[in-house]
Amino acid sequence: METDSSPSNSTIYDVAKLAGVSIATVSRVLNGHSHLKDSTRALVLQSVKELQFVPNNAARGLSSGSKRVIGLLFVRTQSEDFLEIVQESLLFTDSVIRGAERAASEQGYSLLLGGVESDRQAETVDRMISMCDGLVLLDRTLSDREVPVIARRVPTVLLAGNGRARSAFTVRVDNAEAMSRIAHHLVLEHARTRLAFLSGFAASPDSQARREGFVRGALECGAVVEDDPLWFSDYTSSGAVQVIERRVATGAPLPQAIACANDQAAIGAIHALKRSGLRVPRDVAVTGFDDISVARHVSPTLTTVHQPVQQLGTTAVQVLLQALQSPKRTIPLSTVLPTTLMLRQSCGCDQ
Amino acid sequence: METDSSPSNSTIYDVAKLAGVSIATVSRVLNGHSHLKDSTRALVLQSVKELQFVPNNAARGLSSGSKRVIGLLFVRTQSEDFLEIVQESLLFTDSVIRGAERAASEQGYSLLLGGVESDRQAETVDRMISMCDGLVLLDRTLSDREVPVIARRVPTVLLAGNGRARSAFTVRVDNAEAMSRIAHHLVLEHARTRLAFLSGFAASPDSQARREGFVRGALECGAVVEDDPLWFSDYTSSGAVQVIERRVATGAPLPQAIACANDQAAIGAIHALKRSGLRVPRDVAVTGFDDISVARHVSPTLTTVHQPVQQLGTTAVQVLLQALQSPKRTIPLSTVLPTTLMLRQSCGCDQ
DNA sequence: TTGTATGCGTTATCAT
DNA sequence: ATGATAACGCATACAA
Repeated sequence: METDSSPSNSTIYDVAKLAGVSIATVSRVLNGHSHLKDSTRALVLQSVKELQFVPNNAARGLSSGSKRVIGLLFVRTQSEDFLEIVQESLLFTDSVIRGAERAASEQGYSLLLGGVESDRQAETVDRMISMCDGLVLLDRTLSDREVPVIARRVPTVLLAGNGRARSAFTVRVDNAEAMSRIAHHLVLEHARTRLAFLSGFAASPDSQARREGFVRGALECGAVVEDDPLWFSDYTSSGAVQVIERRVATGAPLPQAIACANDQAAIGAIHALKRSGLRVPRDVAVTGFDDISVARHVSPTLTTVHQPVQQLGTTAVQVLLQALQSPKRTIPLSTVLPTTLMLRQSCGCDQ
Repeated sequence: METDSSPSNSTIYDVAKLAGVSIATVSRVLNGHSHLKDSTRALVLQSVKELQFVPNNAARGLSSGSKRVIGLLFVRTQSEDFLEIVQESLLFTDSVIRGAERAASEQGYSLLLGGVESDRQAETVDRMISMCDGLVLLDRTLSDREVPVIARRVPTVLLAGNGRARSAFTVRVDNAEAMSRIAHHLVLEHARTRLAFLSGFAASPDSQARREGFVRGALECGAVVEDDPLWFSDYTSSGAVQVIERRVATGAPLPQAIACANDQAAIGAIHALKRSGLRVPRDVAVTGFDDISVARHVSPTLTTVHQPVQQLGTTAVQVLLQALQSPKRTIPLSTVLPTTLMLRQSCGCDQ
């Protein structure tokens, strides 16, 4: 049922006819085969240009088995964030997308986007699988149980996580190590010994690794980290506000420093602390993770961990394409990219 | 049992065999046809689940003519984020991408990304055409001459064009109307009657429309707008600084308000005015356009025009899908989205 | 209600 | 060096 009212493109048959050769020859020219007479090649290319011929990618994929598309699955949030400032900032996912698109394009691949909403997860995942040669999964897109199932069906790279997954390739930064450095800094440079870690989703491998590293670093310096379910949140600014409000309401003295699982949460936390009449960093130091672009514009400027976000996307795609193109070669299961500690005002530095 | 390590997915034939029906029946079940016995439908669905069957989208596209993919073409800058301008243009594009992806997903379509670099433009465009049912072109991705050529080959929506293109659908905001409102505000609320408009590139349709709207709005209120080539600049902060410096050097009394073609220019203008010992907004009010994220962080906070960026992406896709799904129905060639006046300190509000 | 057979536009395997 | 022709996996017109 072709409602083909408008731009019906020409096919390889049209080109062949115009050039007076067979479709096989046209195909060979298009795919850069050798053993072709220069004159016929020129003839074919001339016809291609004349007809504005572009190969039908669906047919190509069907025939060759390679669609030259890689898919990026990310979490699409349903609700808007109440802090416009965060909403408008260049977010993690956006940068990853940019990096991934660039890397894919460099190899002649295209990037297909798949925003996952919880209630239509299966539908989106299936659609992506059917359209892509391989997938990149951002953190929290799929549950730990589902990842192996997907990875068995299509080559998969996990972006983020702790690197322990054995079912798929992983590209990540060393979350734990970075947070350990933050803990050391807060204790040794700013003499904060009563600490807290504001977690992202409890199920997020990134958040888990960050928490684990922070706690370990703190203990190494003889500091303590509050251990209360209250500190588990959801990566959002509003979630962080709630945590702080509830914590303040307990009446107990606040920790001297709060490390947050990401920048959004940190910004929310600072907001809530200020509203409670507390000074940041004087009364409570706050740190983030990601180094989103607004981190240096908020007041106080945010001490955080810079991730090479675009490069995460780029690397994920490169790993995936390697796995796709040379399935036999052994590729490291886990790739770790370096982070940079950005010391700004919110920890007490750079006043 | 046997573990199929290589992701070779099953086909409609496998499902048919397992269910004991023909592939036509399987296809019908998958595509929600009626006139199917409930028992057979159940049988097929059971087999689908058992085999984890996902239809091959390439085959589907080949057969049906619809790939259920729409493409988004945008300018991919070569250099990374060392220029603020680049950074902000990233934000715009990213938000559009988000909006577009959401709208596509809601209709069961996927969004394919195509970052265009000047030196490989044709390659990228051809790839996108071959893979997509329709395209969304961001402003400045392709030259005015090329757009009609593309639009003739595949349904196309122009995002943020000037609205005059007759070759493709256009989705944009009403620049002129927004600037007219700014003029009204400056005159009626802040009693500024001697005004100026700091233009972007003289050739920019956006800038032209904004200037035209501002002048019209001012005249409607009995105010005057300085008419001097001096006020034509280039959208940049440094360009705006130069304009202000030259204007101050003339010795003539400055206008009471300066509306700028975009936020970057406004920020530069404020900077230069302050350096000349003038107070903003007290001596000279300044306004911008775009509402970039730093607009609310500069001092004074910047009065400007907010564009619904995500919605631009959403709407572009919706228009495209309508054109795709009902080619016969007449669809407005141009869709205009509303802007919001963001009244902050630089015009004299919100002190 | 269901099955059979054909076509979609390529690539790739044979031939020649 | 080039030409026939068979897949590729699905949707659908036509039969039954």
